[in-house]
Amino acid sequence: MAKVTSQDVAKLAGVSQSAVSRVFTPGASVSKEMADKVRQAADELGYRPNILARSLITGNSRIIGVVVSYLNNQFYPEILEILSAELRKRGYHPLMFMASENDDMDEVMSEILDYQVDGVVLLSVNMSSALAERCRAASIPVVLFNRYLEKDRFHAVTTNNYEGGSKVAELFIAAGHQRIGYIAGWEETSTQRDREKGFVDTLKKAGIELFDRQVGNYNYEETIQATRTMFTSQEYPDAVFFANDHMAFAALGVLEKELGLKVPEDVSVVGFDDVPLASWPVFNLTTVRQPAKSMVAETIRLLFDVDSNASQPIHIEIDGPLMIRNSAKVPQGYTS
Amino acid sequence: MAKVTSQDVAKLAGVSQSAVSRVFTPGASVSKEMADKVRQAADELGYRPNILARSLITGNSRIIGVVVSYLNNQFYPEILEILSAELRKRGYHPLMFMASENDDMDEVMSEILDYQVDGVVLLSVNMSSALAERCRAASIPVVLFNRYLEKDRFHAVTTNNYEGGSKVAELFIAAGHQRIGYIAGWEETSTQRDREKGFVDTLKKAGIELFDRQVGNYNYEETIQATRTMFTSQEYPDAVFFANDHMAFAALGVLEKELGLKVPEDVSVVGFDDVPLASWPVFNLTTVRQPAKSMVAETIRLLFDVDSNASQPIHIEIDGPLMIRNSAKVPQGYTS
DNA sequence: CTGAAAGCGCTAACAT
DNA sequence: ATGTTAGCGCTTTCAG
Repeated sequence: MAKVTSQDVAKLAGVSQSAVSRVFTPGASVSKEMADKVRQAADELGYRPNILARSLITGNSRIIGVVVSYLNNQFYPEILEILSAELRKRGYHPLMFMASENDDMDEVMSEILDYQVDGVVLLSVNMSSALAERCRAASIPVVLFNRYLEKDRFHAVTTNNYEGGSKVAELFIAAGHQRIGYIAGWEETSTQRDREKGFVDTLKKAGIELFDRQVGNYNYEETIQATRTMFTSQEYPDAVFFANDHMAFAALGVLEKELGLKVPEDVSVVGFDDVPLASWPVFNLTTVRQPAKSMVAETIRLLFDVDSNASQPIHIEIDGPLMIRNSAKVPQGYTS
Repeated sequence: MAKVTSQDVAKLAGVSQSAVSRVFTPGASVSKEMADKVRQAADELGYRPNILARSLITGNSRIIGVVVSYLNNQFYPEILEILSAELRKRGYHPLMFMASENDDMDEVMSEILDYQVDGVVLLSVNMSSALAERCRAASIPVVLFNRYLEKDRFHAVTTNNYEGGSKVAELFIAAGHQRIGYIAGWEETSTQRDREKGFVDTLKKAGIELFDRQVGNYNYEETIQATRTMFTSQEYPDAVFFANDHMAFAALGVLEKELGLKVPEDVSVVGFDDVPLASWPVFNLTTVRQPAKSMVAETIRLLFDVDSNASQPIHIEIDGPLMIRNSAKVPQGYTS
């Protein structure tokens, strides 16, 4: 009834406790007989090694700290789901830390380190350089997911956001849009900055200036406001790029239900992320896809397959295709 | 640079190692001087107790295993968010286990137990009685969230689903609907069964039989099909209750965009959960609210404040109010 | 290949 | 109130 330890198994199998340990340690040298004997005893008692005790010696907790800010934006649950599954395949599991923006990241990081995690993934969370140091000191690999800090020493995985923004601009240009608006995400984030820059740069090359710009802060309520502001003046845009899908969804409600505009006839709407919702018939949102699976795969690689001490921080940028649906006018014969 | 232990702190502070331990153990007897001296040394070195080592002795890992199946349905991320935050307040953190339906729950549970978790929360996941035993043997509290197993020995927290279904029926009846349909969730779940029973029973009392019933299995694609089937015949319902919001959203796309029906003029649609999406203007879904915060609060209570050995399994049922929006006809002067 | 012994970092009696 | 001591359950030398 109480917890069964390797000691118990050893006794039952009539071997030493260290023999039991070896049987459960991949790559230790044990005879087949021994292995069989021990395994049988273990099964009988329902023995499984205590990961926590093991971690004390090996230094591997098989825990990965995952810091998440919001789960409202469907992109994060999606990533969380893939990440968890992928970690599990490798015998690891994510320990979750919800950290809102006003949370002290220093404190959060301390809590994480208390668990002796083998790695940290920051899902759309920013972090200071001071914290970078602490992690490197503990030689714990850290991967920024969907964020990128210029001067800092973290690995990072992002979509090629600049390129993505650029693709949206090209679509608008090809469709002949003239009054082009942009709804910005949270200004502190690299995703926001890169997407906007790619977008605006490409418009400029075609001689087009942004017609209007508002800030939605990646946030539902603020986006509602921003959209109202943008579409409340006499002349409003005929095409708007939203820095993520979440904001585009919010706006779609305002545009169609509140202001009675037709999408894409009156205004083209494009988002970024391609969360599952985007392909739902109600939205059918044209958007730049963030390739979740590849992004997670790269994250895992940075976590496990890169010697953190030796190498420079690596920034992986993955190309995201434009998913053409029907929230934006499609130019004749347009592809990619 | 290496990990700093209580030993290091002891040396620096010129005290015994156990003194350091006491300072970091709430409720141990230490003089103020001692505490100050140790705290200072600890801060200087950046010392924090190793939770895992501590767990070996105390038997508390401060880890709660959380099993999740899908994160598609927005209800789960929402719960996860609240649960994580609430656990964190108490110094606990959720270790995530994604388990799809075809995953072997036995294996998943083993993995969880390997981490010596202090409790388990099953988010909309079913579990066998055999597993119940293993947990009780290890005296680990288990809480089923949004599920309820008749004969089993788990604590459970649910909304009063029967009552919820009943409220929807009352709304439809009061609105004068005659051809009433139901789209069922996954038949193996208590939520599906209870919601349907409450709904159907109440209709019956008013002398109304279900006009049509299809199965959406709580799943987007199947619901699309189920909805098409239901609305493809000559005569179709003028009101449909979907066993959860997720399915209602899927159907809304089919109804409005594909079949050109007007909601609620042609057909009233009601869901269950009241996920954040439900109140978005695009959906504006009338639905039964699952009071996420109270449900989590009760979960926490069952996890920590109930002596698991002593007591019988407790099933907490929380009332969920009907949120009247405009996807369903509202009878004159209707409230609650 | 196997067993004995040491010890990971910590808490909890047990003395003093 | 503090230090000494004995483990928690495990891995890993080290002998043999």
